Amino acid sequence: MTKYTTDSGNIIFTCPDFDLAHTLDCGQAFRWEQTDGHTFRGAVGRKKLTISQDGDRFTLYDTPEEDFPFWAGYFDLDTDYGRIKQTLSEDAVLRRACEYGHGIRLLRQPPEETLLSFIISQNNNIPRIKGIIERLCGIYGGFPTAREMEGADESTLSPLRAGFRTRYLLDCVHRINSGELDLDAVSRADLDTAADMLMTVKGVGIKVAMCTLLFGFHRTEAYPVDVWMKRVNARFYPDGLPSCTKGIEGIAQQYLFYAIREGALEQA
DNA sequence: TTCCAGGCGTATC
DNA sequence: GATACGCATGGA
Repeated sequence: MTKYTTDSGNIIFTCPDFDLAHTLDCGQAFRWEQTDGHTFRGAVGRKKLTISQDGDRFTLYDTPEEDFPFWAGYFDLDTDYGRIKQTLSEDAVLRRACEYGHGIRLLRQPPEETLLSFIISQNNNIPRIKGIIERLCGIYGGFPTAREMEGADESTLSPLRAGFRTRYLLDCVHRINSGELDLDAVSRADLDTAADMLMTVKGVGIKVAMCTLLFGFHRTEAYPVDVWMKRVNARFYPDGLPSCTKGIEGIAQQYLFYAIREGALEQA
């Protein structure tokens, strides 16, 4: 477990291969905002956090010590991303992506929050996804569990302005609460079975399922393909991913996704 | 005005 | 099983 010190209510730790801006702004989480050059404010579930970075040194502001394991898990502090990047860098395109997106970590997000968030993400753009999620959290005082959303209907959620996605959210909540979708069973199932379970929800297809498995269940072999990753695959990997991605296709995807969106693979 | 956004459901073949 | 199209909303 990563060591830390405390200083007047703040928690301080060091971590290599961790860049807040890259990690929190690469499309895996939608509840963080940069408040200055090195500080982010955000939330997970009902927990709020302000975190700043100075090189490899990080400060969690006004954070109870007993919450540190939660945040250490969320930011995946005990995984060696230096080694992961070394493995992926056997491939030339991935090496460039890893260099450009250095410090990206795969967040360990809560399954329900991830599933609902990526239902909202479909055929949508990131600023608007963030807005819809912010309004949802505004209604419930934090990101709600399916149980807390029990009884919600179209009118409850109309302030979200989520469009056609509203009925998908309601179907998801209903299936979780009724037990038709068992997220514990999803976490135990093999990848394809887990995806099939998630896809029983209206509005959850293969892309949302894979994002949920990657970001919400830390299934690093899940490989979501959206419009951006279609371009990456067509241009660089028409015959499939290189073997160095075996088992960590999703992490490779995250570096590639960030790099292609930022235009960093143009001359690759 | 038209197109697009971390897609998916449905109809049609 | 493959492909075409509609879908709510809002920014470019």
